[in-house]
Amino acid sequence: MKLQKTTEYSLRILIYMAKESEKIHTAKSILENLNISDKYLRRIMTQLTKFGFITSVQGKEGGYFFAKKLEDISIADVINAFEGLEKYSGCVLGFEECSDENPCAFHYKWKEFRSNLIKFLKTTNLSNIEVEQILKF
Amino acid sequence: MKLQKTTEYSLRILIYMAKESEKIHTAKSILENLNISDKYLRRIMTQLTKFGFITSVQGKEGGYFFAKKLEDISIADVINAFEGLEKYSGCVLGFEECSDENPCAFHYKWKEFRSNLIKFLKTTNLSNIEVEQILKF
DNA sequence: TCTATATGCTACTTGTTTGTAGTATTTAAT
DNA sequence: ATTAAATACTACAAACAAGTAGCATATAGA
Repeated sequence: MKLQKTTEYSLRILIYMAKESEKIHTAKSILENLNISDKYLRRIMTQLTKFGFITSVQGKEGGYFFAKKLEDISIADVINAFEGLEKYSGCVLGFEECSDENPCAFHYKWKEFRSNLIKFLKTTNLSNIEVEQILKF
Repeated sequence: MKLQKTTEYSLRILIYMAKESEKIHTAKSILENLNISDKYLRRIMTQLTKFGFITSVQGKEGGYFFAKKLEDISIADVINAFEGLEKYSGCVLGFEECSDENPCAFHYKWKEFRSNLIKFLKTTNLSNIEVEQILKF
């Protein structure tokens, strides 16, 4: 499992926001806590808005707040929006077409493991993280 | 799980060679079966040689043959040589330091899952693939 | 209406991975 | 020795991800 930096940052941002999920968060307050550069963070925020995870409010007193319930934002949802989940659930050897009918050498072993991976990504969401574990950003 | 193309190709090449593991394989014969360009394939072959998976024989009648027993070449070994296994066994959120003492929000959930991932990668090797499953390259 | 404080958009730069091209080296066989 | 058939090396090009810079837009409040 190795996500793109942008996806990693997106998850960190959402987790940070989830700590005070009712509050409106500004880009400024987020980048002071997470170590992400101003412009890079802003681009990610805009993408998170377009993907429907958060809502943005422009102008003074503006910022971002959740557009969905925390339990409706899983790791899989975020990965899927930024990279596409298929990227991680596809064939280990990278074959376009790899199925029971036309398997690669690792297909059957991987298939079994993969269902656990997908389950992990889909069931781990912003609501079932332990608050006391949210220590670092 | 999403490996780099070079790692995917390396695994495909090794699996292809493992079909006739005693034979000496030329780059030419490999690229005729796998869809990899001549120069790219040759670079990968040289790397596989340097990493000690195969031995190269230069000159006429030359080629490549296994330098190790098939059971001693696991997916994890190949990933580790080309990309470093830590890349995939590290923190999901990409934190440098992430441990029981200093966990990220997903640490405990991921930790449990990760041990299965590592086990899968370490136990799946070139000897325990079913020959009849080697259909595609 | 003006200003301060927010987010949004477009273009550029840098770094890494992927893929290509050309040339050099090695060696069995004649 | 020469040739043919193989691998090795170095440099470059293209594609993509990561990161930066500057200007545009929106809006609450004085």
